[in-house]
Amino acid sequence: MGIIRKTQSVEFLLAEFQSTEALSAIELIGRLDSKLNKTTVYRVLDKLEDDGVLHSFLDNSGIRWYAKCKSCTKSKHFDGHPHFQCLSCGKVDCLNINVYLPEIPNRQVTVSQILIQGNCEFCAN
Amino acid sequence: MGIIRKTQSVEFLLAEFQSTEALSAIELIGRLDSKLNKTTVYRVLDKLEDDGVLHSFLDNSGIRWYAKCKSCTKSKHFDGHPHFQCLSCGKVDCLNINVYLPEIPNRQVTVSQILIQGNCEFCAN
DNA sequence: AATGTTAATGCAACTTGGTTGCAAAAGTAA
DNA sequence: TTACTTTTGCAACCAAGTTGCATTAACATT
Repeated sequence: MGIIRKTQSVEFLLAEFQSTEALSAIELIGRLDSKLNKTTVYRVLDKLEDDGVLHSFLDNSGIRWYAKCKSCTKSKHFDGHPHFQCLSCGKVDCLNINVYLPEIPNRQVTVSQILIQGNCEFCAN
Repeated sequence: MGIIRKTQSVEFLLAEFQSTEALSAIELIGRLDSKLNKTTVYRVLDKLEDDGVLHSFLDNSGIRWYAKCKSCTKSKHFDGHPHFQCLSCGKVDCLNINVYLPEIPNRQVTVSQILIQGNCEFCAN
């Protein structure tokens, strides 16, 4: 069950996703503190994900990140791309590359989550 | 700072990792409920990870899993292999395969976490 | 524009996985 | 056996996320 009404909350949230950078639920709750309740933030993020507008994933410390989907629809979520997290500045974004997963004997693969961590271009050393 | 004393807690915990199956912290706390306090479980798991005896990773719902390391040492954690979670029965284990990650422009890669989800051999349909 | 319906929201209270501080217990070296 | 230090259990805490419910706001219909 996705979005069915164009509410202010939806607009406030979508406005935060102008760039391709991923944002954590926590970050969004902080940014929108004066405008939206945290429950609403979680609920709207959920619905936007159902609708294929955003996709979400976890980083290595267990917090959830959201990013704009490029080619997802309600029925088919295409979020097989890897995500990159800079261990220095903390920023997370989507990588526009394909990772080839080998066949795995005896198992049917449905989804894969790939999180790559390291230093981003601004934090190289 | 890893294990420096061979305590009962360490032995109880290691006894659970006979197979290569991964176990969640939650599962272990449940299994060892009569023997160990949950704080102790978390602390010993932590230390065993520091020592390169276990490695840990998160599944897609944010809970942490632990599995025995094959070739890790205190100094170098080799846990670059992918993990497989059966979406039907919930079991998680380590995959003994290599995933080739392409070069990513402008970024230094340190670690990668790959979680593959689908159906295991017993839950194929 | 006013109205009725139902989805969306805010709030407070709760759940869950995990952490912390501290006194008591258990390992270990001598 | 003693002395020292790590490890443990307990209770209290923390943070991310969820739930129930009364109120508010979209929006289709009139």
